[in-house]
Amino acid sequence: MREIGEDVHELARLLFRAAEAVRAPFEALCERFEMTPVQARALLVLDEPLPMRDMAAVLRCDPSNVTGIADRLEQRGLVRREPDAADRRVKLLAATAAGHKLRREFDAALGDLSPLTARLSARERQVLSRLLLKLAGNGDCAEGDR
Amino acid sequence: MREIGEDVHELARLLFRAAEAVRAPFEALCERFEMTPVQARALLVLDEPLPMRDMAAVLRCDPSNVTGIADRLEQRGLVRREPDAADRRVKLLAATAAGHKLRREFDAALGDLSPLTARLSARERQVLSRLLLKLAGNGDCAEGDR
DNA sequence: TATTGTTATACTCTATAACTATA
DNA sequence: TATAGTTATAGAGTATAACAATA
Repeated sequence: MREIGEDVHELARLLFRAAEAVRAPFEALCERFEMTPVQARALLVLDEPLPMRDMAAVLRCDPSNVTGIADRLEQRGLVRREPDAADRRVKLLAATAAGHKLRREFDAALGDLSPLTARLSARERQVLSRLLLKLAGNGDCAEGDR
Repeated sequence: MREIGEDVHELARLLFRAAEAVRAPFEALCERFEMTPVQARALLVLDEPLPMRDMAAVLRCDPSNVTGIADRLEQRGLVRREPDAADRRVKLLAATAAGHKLRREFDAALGDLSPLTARLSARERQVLSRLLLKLAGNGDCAEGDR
C-alpha cells in the first residue's frame, strides 16, 4: 500500500485542499462583516498606515485596483487616505478608529474557525502549527514567479 | 515564553496564512494556463461529468454563475454540455479530450508547488500530509454556516 | 525620466430576480 | 408546485493603458 505523503505532489494537492477548506469559512466571515474578501484582507493588514502601492503588493493586484477598494472602505468610514510627509506623491492608507475596531473583531472571529481545528487533538494542533509556521514562513510566500 | 500553537485561535490564523501562501502560486498557475481561478477549479473537478447544479455547489456560488463559467470553458473547447438521460432538465458538464488533457497538465503543475514544500524534510512532509488529510477530511469542508 | 495614484475601459465573478422547460 | 438551467441586471474584482502631480 502506498504511504501517505510520500511525494511533494501529494502534499501540494493536500495543501491546496486545505486552503479550499479554509476559504469557505473565511468568505462566510466576510459576509458576516459585510465585506468582500479583498476588502477584508486589505483591512486586516492595516495595523499601521501603508502606502497604496504597498497595499497593491500585499493584495497581489494591480495598483489601479487599490483605488476602488480603498474608495469603498473609505465610504464606510473604515479607512482614510493620509499624505506622506516624505513623498507627496504617496498616499498612506490608514484604518480609522471604526476600522481598527472592525479589524480586531474580524481577527478575533478569524481565530474562531474551530470547525476546522476541532478534528485534531491538542497535540496534533501543536505539531500542525509548528509545521505550518515553518511552511508559511515569515509571510514571504513564494512570489516572483508571475 | 508562550508555546506555539497552544490555542485554536493561533492555529486558525496560521491556517489562514498558509492558505494565503498557497493562493499566490495557484493564481500564477492559472495565469500560465490562461484560466481564471474559478475556471481552473471547475475544470479540475471534472474528472467525471457533473450536473451544473452540483458544480455550483462545488464552487460555492449561485447556480446562475455556472452558466457563464461553463460558457467560457466551452468556448475554449475544454468542456461540453451533455444531456442527462435520467432528467431532461439537467445538463451535465463534461470535460472534452482537450479539457482532460489540460486538467491533467494543470494537476501535475499543481503538484509542483515545490517552493512551498521545499522548506520541510521528508518526515515533516509526511506528518503534515497526515494532519492535513485529517483536517481537510473527505472534501466535506465546513459548510452550512452561510 | 521615473514613480504614485487616478481615470477610462473591458472582462470576469458574484448575487438576485424573473423566465423556460421539465418534473 | 418545485426544480434545472438561462437571461437580465447590477456591483465588485481584475488588468491594461493613458494621465497629472511629484520625484
